[in-house]
Amino acid sequence: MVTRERPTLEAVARRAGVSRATVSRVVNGSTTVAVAIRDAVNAAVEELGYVPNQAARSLVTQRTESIALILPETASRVFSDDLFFPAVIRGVSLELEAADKQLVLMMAGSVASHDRVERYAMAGHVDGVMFASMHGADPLPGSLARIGIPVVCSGRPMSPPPTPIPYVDVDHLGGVSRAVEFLLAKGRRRIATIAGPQDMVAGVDRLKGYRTALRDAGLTGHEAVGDFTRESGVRAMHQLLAEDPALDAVFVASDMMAHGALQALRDAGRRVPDDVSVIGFDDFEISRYSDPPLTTVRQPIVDMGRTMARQMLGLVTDKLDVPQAVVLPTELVVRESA
Amino acid sequence: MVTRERPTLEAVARRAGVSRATVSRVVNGSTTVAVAIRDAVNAAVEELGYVPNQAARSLVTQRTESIALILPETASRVFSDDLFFPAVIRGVSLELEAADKQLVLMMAGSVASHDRVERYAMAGHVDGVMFASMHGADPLPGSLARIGIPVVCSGRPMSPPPTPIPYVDVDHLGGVSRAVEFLLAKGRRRIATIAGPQDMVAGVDRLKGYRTALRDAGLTGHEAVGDFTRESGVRAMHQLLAEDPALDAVFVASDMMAHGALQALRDAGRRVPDDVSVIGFDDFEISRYSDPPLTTVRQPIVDMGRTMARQMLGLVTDKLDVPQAVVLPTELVVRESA
DNA sequence: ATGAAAGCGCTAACAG
DNA sequence: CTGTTAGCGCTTTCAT
Repeated sequence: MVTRERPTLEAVARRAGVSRATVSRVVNGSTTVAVAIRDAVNAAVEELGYVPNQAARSLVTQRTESIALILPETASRVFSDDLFFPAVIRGVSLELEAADKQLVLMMAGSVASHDRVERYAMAGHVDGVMFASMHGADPLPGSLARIGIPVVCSGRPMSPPPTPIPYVDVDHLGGVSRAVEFLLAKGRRRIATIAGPQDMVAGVDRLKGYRTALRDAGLTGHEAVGDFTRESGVRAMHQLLAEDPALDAVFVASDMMAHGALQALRDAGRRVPDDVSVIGFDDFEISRYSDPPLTTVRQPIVDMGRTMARQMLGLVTDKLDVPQAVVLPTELVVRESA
Repeated sequence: MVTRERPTLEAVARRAGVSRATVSRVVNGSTTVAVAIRDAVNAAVEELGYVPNQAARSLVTQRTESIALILPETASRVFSDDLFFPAVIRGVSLELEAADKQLVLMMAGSVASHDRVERYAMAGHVDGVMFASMHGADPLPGSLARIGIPVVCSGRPMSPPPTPIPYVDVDHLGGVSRAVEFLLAKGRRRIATIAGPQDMVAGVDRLKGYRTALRDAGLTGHEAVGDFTRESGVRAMHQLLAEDPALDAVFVASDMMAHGALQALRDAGRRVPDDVSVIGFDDFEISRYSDPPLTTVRQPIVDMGRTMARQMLGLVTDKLDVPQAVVLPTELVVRESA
């Protein structure tokens, strides 16, 4: 590795015949520098190909201009065919890009990587940390917040940490109840559900919404639990069909699981929506192309990412008006599957 | 932002009643420290919750323990329904995780972000830089390599930079020729192609392979160019149908475009594969579930990521046996669409 | 085996 | 408006 000597501030200063401080001012865009000197410095910077050393700068400014997004999932999961993560990342990315902050994406699906990520954040590698797809009562957001690192979450934390953390979430309950009501209006009465993982707020809330809606209608239904993946949707659907072969509708807590359910129903010889109505939750692009196209509850995932990033930018710039909780609306999108 | 005082090496040293140097040795796992002292230091570290300041450490070691993956694409593109990027990232991630290096993912789809990424790398924020999905003759890999930053590319650089850069690629030509030969063996004679973007090696090589295979068979065919997206596949297929309504096969340079082509053929009332055979390139998971399931050339994208990461790890650890060029095999996967 | 001391490259008072 | 001067927190010779 031939790490050629990179020019320092000192070198530029000598070349331009000024002090280091002056070069620093020019490089950082101070306006209180004489034009002639500024031009001379810029020329020297150009000639030497000078780029400030970030470590040295961070050491004194205590800032890195970069922000981490931590996903407590394996890379295989984050970068699978599940379109939830890409959407969050896209939203975050859009805002951070606009603010000229560097996004540092970190997967923390294993205990080892979880630790590594913790050390990374604690070491001051980033100015703030955003979390998405949190499981259970992860102590990390709380501990980072406690030691003074700005933290924001996408998805309401399951157990509110002692240090309150700003978050953004969507209206799970409203979306689910609209979905179930739609099924009821269609005359469906044997409505089952495939719930999401019960260590995640999105899984818990959507199941709660389903139960409430059914109870309000004086009905009960069968429940199966998945983990938001397509495969778990297949399994859960088979289970539900075994428990109640006469079911006529199923509310599925994610589009990926719903696609699995469609496949399982097809395998079982059921027609959708003639025999069984299916409603998902997400509204991914591909849900328009499934067979049949999926009726689903749309949640604004990209907006969640954007909102979370905006909250973070507010925190790191000491804005005082950072909303502690933002809840975005959901909406039923009707297609052929229900 | 309540940045609570983080303990420094100094604080730990005082607490343990030793010098900073000794604490540094313990923290960095030096073996030449008396057991009693080591335990005392570790206790102090624990009590104070000490975590080394990365900026200070990097300033002296000149290393950051993190590696960048630069994708010269917009975040919207990287995190869309295209499964190429996730697969590369997954591969890279697996290797870096094992080596306990931090992955820094950077999108550089705009001129502004391209500049930002360049400054970021030059500022010594990372120990090395990996590129994937390169367009045209991007000067960035070359300039980074020239100033001594380890660089590796996924996909052979279009114009070999003066500083040779290790890369990994797949056998585009072999894959394409097998695809075309398969179509010929099926009796297809009016074989068109939807090529990839001609500013990318993957686009150019696959088109070249198609032309060669057709010429060898004494045939000619219609060509349309897309940009690897589904939408461009739809458009290109419509164009090809207009140019040659009697075409009986189409080799498509990516699975996403092939899915678009399937859709366009369906819209045009053509049956696949009865009227028109379709072959894609990638072999994404979803291609097994398309209608009909897609015959395609499988390329080992995850392996490309892994290989590239291994090359990088070799470079940053000064291994001398880093292969300059690795070419991975491709394979025809036959399903119902051809 | 441990400590003292010298920076790594930069920014930010503070003078002038 | 510009230069001088102190460090930021850490690693690493060099002595001891």
